[in-house]
Amino acid sequence: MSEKQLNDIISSRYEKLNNIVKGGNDPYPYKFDRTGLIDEIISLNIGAKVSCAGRIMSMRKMGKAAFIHLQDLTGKIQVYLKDNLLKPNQYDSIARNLDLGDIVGVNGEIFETKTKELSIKASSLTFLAKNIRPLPNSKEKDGEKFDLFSNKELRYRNRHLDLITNKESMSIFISRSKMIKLIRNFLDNLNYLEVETPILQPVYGGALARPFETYHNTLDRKLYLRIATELYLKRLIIGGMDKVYEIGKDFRNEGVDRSHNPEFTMLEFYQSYSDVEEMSIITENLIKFLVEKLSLTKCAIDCSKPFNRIKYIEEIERITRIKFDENNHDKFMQYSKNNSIDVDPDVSFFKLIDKIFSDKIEKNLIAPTFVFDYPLGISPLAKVKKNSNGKLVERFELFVNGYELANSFSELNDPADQRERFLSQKSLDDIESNHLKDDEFIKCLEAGMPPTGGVGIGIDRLSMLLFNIDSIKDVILFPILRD
RNA sequence: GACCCUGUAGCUCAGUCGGUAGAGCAGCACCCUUUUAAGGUGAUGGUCGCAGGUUCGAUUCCUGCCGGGGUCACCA
Repeated sequence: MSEKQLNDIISSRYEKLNNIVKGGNDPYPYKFDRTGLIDEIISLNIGAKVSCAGRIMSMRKMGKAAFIHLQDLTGKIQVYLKDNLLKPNQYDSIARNLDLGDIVGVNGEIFETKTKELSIKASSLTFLAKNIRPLPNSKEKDGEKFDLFSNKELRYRNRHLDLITNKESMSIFISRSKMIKLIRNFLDNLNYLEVETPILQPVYGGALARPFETYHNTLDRKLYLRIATELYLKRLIIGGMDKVYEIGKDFRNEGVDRSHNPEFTMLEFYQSYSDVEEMSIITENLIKFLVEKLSLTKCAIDCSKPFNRIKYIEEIERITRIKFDENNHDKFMQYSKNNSIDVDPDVSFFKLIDKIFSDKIEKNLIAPTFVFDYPLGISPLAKVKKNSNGKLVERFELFVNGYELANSFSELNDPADQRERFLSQKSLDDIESNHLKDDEFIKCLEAGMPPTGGVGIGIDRLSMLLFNIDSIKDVILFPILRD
């Protein structure tokens, strides 16, 4: 295999490392003082004394001189290494033994080359770390890239290499980090308290999904990885925390595709004495705040107008021209057939409606749109809407580009009602339902929960929309892959 | 879970209508004190994802498996 050749490269690089040591240099020094990051250094005037460090991304050796480009998080800068300008022996012992991918520090002075490229004329070169295993090629000229490291599998499996070579990839994750900071800013300014609730849970709940199971040896007990933070956050509302949020991982033991990773990041926030209407305003403000502050180039969320607001049942009736009534199950079935919507023949009424909704309506919600007033049957944690004969709940989902981005309720706080909903939900469908008998949560509700509005936003989906990325794997640093 | 596409050098790719493979870059040796996809000279580098089958002969055709991408299903 190629291993032989790769091994040749590796051993040759160990040899160079050895040469560097023989020249009296520490192969892995402990510290290097920089005067700034590269973008700061580039903004300085010619003649300024600087020191900077980074990874060697290109190198042109010419006997007793060499040009290299150093890269750090903020950019690239060219460095001119010349034998008689460096400290004695640095050129022969270090520069001659450098490879692409090595990490070095330089001290020197800002100058301009013949071709007017701002560069550092190095007066000292410090070796900092060896690239033993070669990096993918990355050459560019005038912004055009050659030999891109573009193999998705290799990029996901070697994210460090992806980040080094693909600037776009790095910038997505920088933006994601900024986005999460901004979310915290936004909620903190509204006096929200950030909290952490258990990931290992004896009973899972707050969503309908298959969980991951695990086991605690000492407690001799089965535990589940949470599928949502919802129920614990509500306990904190009951406890008087007033406004709480959590940003953290949820885990769902389901399929993997372009928009699903088994572990994903959720934001949930809950506000006492509030309801779904107010939460929709906060949500809209949050999204607009993020879009404004992130100065995005490719954002897929159109924030130029107020978000649309429509009603679930009205849309279903408008599209199908069938009255929303369980007695019309057959008519809706017929509608599905006529519109080649693929459903199980013995599907439940609510699943059928939801399928129609998702196929005929959701997919066309491109501009940000709040959908309000969901049927009770698919919303076991939401409060019943007044004057709806107990058929609707106070809930919205926010759709953008056909994606569900947020989900929100006026939280059900009547423990007796909640108990009944859990029980009827259980019989509604075949899903393993042991998680639904969350008696502890009911007991908590019995302590009294104020009226409360809650919202959940998938952080990965939000990233995809904000940065206009079409695969969840490109917004998660280490997405799940097979062995 | 189903279907479609895909897997050739470290990276990006070509190619063989079945006769064990090529390029650029990277790497190696030498030359080169302002280069920038640096340049020059020379020598390298591959069990063509894995396992079977058909065949005189397979990287190429067939089957299965594994990895990746995509469509769908699943997913409140």
